Amino acid sequence: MGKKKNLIETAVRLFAEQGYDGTTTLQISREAGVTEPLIYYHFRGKEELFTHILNDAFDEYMTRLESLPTKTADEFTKIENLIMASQQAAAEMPRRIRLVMSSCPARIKDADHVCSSRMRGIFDWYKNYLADCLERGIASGEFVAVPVRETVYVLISMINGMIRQQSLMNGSRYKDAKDVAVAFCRRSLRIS
Amino acid sequence: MGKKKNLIETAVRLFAEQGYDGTTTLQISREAGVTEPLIYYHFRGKEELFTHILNDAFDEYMTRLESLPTKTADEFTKIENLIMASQQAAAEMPRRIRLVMSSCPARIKDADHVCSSRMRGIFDWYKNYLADCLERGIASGEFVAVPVRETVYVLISMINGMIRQQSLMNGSRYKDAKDVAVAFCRRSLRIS
Amino acid sequence: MGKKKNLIETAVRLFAEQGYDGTTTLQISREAGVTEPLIYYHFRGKEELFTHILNDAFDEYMTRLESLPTKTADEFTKIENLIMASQQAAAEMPRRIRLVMSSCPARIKDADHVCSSRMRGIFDWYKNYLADCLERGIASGEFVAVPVRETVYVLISMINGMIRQQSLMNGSRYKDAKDVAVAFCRRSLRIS
Amino acid sequence: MGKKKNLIETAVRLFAEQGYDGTTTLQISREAGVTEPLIYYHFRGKEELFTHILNDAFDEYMTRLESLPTKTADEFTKIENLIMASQQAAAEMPRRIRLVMSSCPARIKDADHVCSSRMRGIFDWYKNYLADCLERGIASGEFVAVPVRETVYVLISMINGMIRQQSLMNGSRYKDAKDVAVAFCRRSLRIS
DNA sequence: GATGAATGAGTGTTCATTCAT
DNA sequence: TATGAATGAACACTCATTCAT
Repeated sequence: MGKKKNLIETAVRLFAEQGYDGTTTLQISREAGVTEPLIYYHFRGKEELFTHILNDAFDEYMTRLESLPTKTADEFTKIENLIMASQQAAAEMPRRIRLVMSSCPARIKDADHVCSSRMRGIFDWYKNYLADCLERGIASGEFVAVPVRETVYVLISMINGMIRQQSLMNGSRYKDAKDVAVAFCRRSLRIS
Repeated sequence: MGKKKNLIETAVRLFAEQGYDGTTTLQISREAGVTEPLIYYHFRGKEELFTHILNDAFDEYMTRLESLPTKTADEFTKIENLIMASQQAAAEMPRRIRLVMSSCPARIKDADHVCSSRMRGIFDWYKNYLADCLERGIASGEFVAVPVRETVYVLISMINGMIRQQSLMNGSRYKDAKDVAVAFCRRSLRIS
Repeated sequence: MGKKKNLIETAVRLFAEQGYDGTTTLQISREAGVTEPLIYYHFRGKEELFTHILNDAFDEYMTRLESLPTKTADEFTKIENLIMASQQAAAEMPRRIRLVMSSCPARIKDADHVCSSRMRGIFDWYKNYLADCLERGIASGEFVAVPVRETVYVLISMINGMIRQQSLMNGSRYKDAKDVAVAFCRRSLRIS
Repeated sequence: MGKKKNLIETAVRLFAEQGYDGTTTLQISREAGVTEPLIYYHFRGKEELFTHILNDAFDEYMTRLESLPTKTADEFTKIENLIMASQQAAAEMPRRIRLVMSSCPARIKDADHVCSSRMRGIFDWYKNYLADCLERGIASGEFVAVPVRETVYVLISMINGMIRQQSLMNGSRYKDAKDVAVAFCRRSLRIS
């Protein structure tokens, strides 16, 4: 019957709509058409169900990042790819991204929480990826000589800010935003 | 004795550190050195105490935005001012900004909540301010001809993303980030 | 300004409408246009305010009973007078009677409460009054030979039941009820 | 183990002894030997537990009324049956009757409450039953020509008043009262 | 796998009452 | 007389979790 799957999907929906604290185990079980104790048969408790979902979302997002091509015509294409990929993720897995965006901010004070550790993982990946791009691009004369560390920070803020905007505010109205963002960055970074 | 003030300041701290649901009225009152019912003497309940604090934070942020100069040497200076002001706010009222950044995402599904209405107010202000800058700058030949609506969206995402980064991740390590962000935008927007 | 009187009158109204437990001291004070502590200046507390009102109501009712004529043409007239007087009281002091009728039942388990003691007082008066009537009436041949104790009990139940009906259900629609009740008793008690 | 039954019986006893507001959910659960949340597992809350009990009591009382014989030797027998049945109910289900008698008066201002609607149901039944008796009895020459509507009102007041007297005051001392009441009515209504 | 019944540990809230002025 | 501020003592209710079956 796939009751476990049902349980998870219902939980994703409710957590995304109402937040962790705003969702009760009773509500999840009822809307999933099962009884409460079943949650405790499949998971250690509410929190584990939650982190299971989060890990799933982080896994998929990370997979998307890691499948970005490492060989490209030039360095800016990599940055363009990253912007496009992140926006595409926000469009294709909206509930899970929304869940992360609305639930994690309140949890990052706890450095051991899934939200913190996985977020850090993504940010570190971002940093390496972008720092590498910028350094190579500057060295090759493709980019202007920007301070790498801070520019990486600004780019991450922008990418993250756009995901946030799209998943929390209904940013889907701005369909061309990602192309405009790419062009915005290109003008700023590329020489000539 | 200022017990009310004490109550509010304690609540700001605890809500910012632990979130709304993670903070109990008992804890607030104890740490403020008063009894629980005093909360209910001054406010209608926990939620009203919370929204009082949020309104306060939004008021101060809005005041900062509205005190930005309307007459400047050129249009880009306005954009620069906005970036600097938002980063300065995040640095000068860190707990209140952190509170908004971590508590509001879970509440914007409720269109009538303080988080939603005040956030909308700020975004509208941003939009008008930035659209005006860009239109004038493009008209005067100061800026390249970017699509206004989308570029505004990208700029807001960036500004918001940076505030978020600074208040939730400890972005304070990147002291020069705001100057780098300004330079990033200037290169992208200004002609020659 | 008569704030005390105001307080009492407001309390009568609210207690009658909402019951003792359903009425808060805050509500009484607000609707009376004063502040809560004033209640404690004039009365020892909420309960004393309540018993003050009850005592007042019992006093007035008792006064009405005691002013019934002791010399009448015959014994039945006394019974008639009692029925008429009780119904008239229910009509003329409706809120206070209603208050007693709705608040006292829950309190008679406490034998020391005003409700119990004053009620007992009234019942004893009823018993003496009616037993006297019946004994004399039977002795003189005016009444049939009914068992006095039980008939007194039945008469009290009827009188009380009619007051209750009138003050709780809207028995005021039955304007002729008291005359019918009198006739009902007359046919039952009087000879020929 | 019948914990639910235990809960209900304990609640009946406590509500009858102390009233609704004077009884706490904690007290009910403790005296029933269960924990407080069990109340909320079986009922939506304290009020629903209360109305459940009231409905039960009204159901049983109504059942007793409806099982009265419709065919009798004469019309007065029906009246006699009603008086006897009501007094018997008060004797056989004393706690539930007492609960209704002491709790409902404070609730009839709320026309939608169980107390109001069920009380109305019983009164309507009384009215039909008694009006029918009287009309037939008058038509057949069994009864004197009394005004039906008002006499019904008087009879209901008497029956109700006697139940009240018996359940709130300790009217059980007057064992022959019901026979005396029947005789009282017979003398008043029957011809010759 | 799955559930009906039950619970321990809080949670926000209320309210009569008091105190300093 | 009168009040603004404050509190002690509860109270109904919730929720994640467990246990027997």
